[in-house]
Amino acid sequence: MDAKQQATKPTVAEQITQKADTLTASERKLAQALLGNYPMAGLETVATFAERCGVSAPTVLRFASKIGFDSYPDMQARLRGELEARLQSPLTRSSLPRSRNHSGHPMGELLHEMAEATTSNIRTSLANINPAELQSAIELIGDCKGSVYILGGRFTSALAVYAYEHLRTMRSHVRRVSGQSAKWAEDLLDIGKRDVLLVFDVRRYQADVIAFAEAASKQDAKIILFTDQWLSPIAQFARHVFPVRIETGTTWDSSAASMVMLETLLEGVGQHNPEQVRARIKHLEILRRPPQS
Amino acid sequence: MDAKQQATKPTVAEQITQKADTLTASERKLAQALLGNYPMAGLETVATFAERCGVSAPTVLRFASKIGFDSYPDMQARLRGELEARLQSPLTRSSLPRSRNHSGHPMGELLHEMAEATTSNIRTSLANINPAELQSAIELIGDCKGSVYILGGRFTSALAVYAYEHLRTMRSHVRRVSGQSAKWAEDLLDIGKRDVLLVFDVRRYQADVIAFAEAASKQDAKIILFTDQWLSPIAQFARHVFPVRIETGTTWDSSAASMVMLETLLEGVGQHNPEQVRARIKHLEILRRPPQS
DNA sequence: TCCCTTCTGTAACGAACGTTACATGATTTC
DNA sequence: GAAATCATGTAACGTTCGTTACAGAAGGGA
Repeated sequence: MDAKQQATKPTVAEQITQKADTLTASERKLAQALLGNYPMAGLETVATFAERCGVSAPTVLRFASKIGFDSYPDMQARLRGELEARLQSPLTRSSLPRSRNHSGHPMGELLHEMAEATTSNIRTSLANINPAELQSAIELIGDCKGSVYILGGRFTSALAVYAYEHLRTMRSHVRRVSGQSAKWAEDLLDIGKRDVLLVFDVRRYQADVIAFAEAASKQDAKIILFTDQWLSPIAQFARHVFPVRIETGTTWDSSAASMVMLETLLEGVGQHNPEQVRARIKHLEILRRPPQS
Repeated sequence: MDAKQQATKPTVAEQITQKADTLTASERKLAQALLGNYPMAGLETVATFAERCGVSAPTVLRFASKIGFDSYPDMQARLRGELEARLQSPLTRSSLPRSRNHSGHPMGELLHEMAEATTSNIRTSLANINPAELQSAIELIGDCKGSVYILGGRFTSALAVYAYEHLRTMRSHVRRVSGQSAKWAEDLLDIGKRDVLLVFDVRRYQADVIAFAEAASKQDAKIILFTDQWLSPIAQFARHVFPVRIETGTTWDSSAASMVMLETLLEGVGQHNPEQVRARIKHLEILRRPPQS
């Protein structure tokens, strides 16, 4: 899996194995307990872990230190990271009858894996969204008397574009914050407490996007955030947060689940003011009709 | 309501779902974050969890209390227990705290319908893609010595943006045909037989997009088309066609399946020239690093 | 607009934590 | 068998944690 990360950061288990020879009797007890109930045992407190193994707290600390950690919480952080990674991987395990024409061909494998990974992401993500939360966000956008600003990062700008094109058909005063981030300040000028900021930010969270959201928040704009499960820092300022799964086990993250979540929100906004939306679309089609042809 | 003790303890996720209606805005943020990154988010300290969600520590405690725990460590203990149980029996994945009770709430229905409709679209679409066709398209993009032009319609321009941002990290000479369609002619000038046009066009097929594709075809550009199951007219000129399902039974069509198909293609291109892509990304990161920091 | 209710953050408290210095006990070595 | 070395536990320290009381802010209804 993450071969490159393992090269730089060995797992805690590997570090234990590596230093196994230098461990004392008590420390070996700790090592065995941790490896036997890996990694949960290491996530307990020092006192609990010590008592469970029948040693004293300092022995636990010396153990953590000996296998290469600056502190016990340091080791716990690493264990948590490994655990998190491990919890997300099993999505490749789900098995469904494979399409006949896929078997054998390497691209068939890829197609199948992508289909499984993304559908799993979508199911999991949407199942964990609180309907009431969605409802509130829909009302926020649907009833907002001010403007709706839309902003995305490097890869999520596609979602911003998508949201913009759809929302524009449903209501007026929809603006997309685009172009170079240096010019975003101009958009910030007009943002106030009657406005809504719909922002997309997934991992490798972009500093300029975060800064914009923070500034908008300080100007009392209501923020709706689409992010990944690890939450962009924007979550701190956001009124509504929609975390979705983005991992597929491939080189790049997937925006598919985010897009479905977005489409769900958009559909909800449409249903919230059906007659207004219908009238607006009708009007738009008249305008779009060429004057003469 | 909790008069009697249940035989099996409900999971924390279930307890949250149960009390979802009574949660305040801030508490819902916490609930979203916890369910989105379950259960790791709840194993952090109160302060960390609070900060990540942009609320105060007492709010976290009130949340834990409201969903039925005596204390925050009490909730953590339960989360740890669930996690441990899940880790010990990786085969029985039934213990996943998913399957939230969306029924009853109208937005829950919507979430469920969207998840089902889109996942069905994705499965069906990708299962019907010919692996050999995908392989050819990957090689066409990966080995193309000329330029790759990317074009989308009104709603599919988001996919074009997405494809552009990704392809740009993988190879040089990637261009997006954007802006007003009247100005597209300038791009057409340069298109030749060594070039590839990646075009997105779904129903309500756009006349200007079709015209561009046809012109490019006449200039011997190779065309890769992403369209819906009813096929855009561009299919006539296209060398490779990837039809995907877009219907969800709602007001608007979905681009989710198209996006997954696109991501699959992109992943394939990346795997086709792994070392070149890796070198390019590395170079890009060096360039992106600020000159002084 | 005002009032009332509800929600939320600030500040302070005690408890538990990780950590350290030091003493005790065990083991080895001459 | 005594001394030296190593391993381990005890006790105390400062820090951080979870928790609580209270005051201010936000929101809703008349």
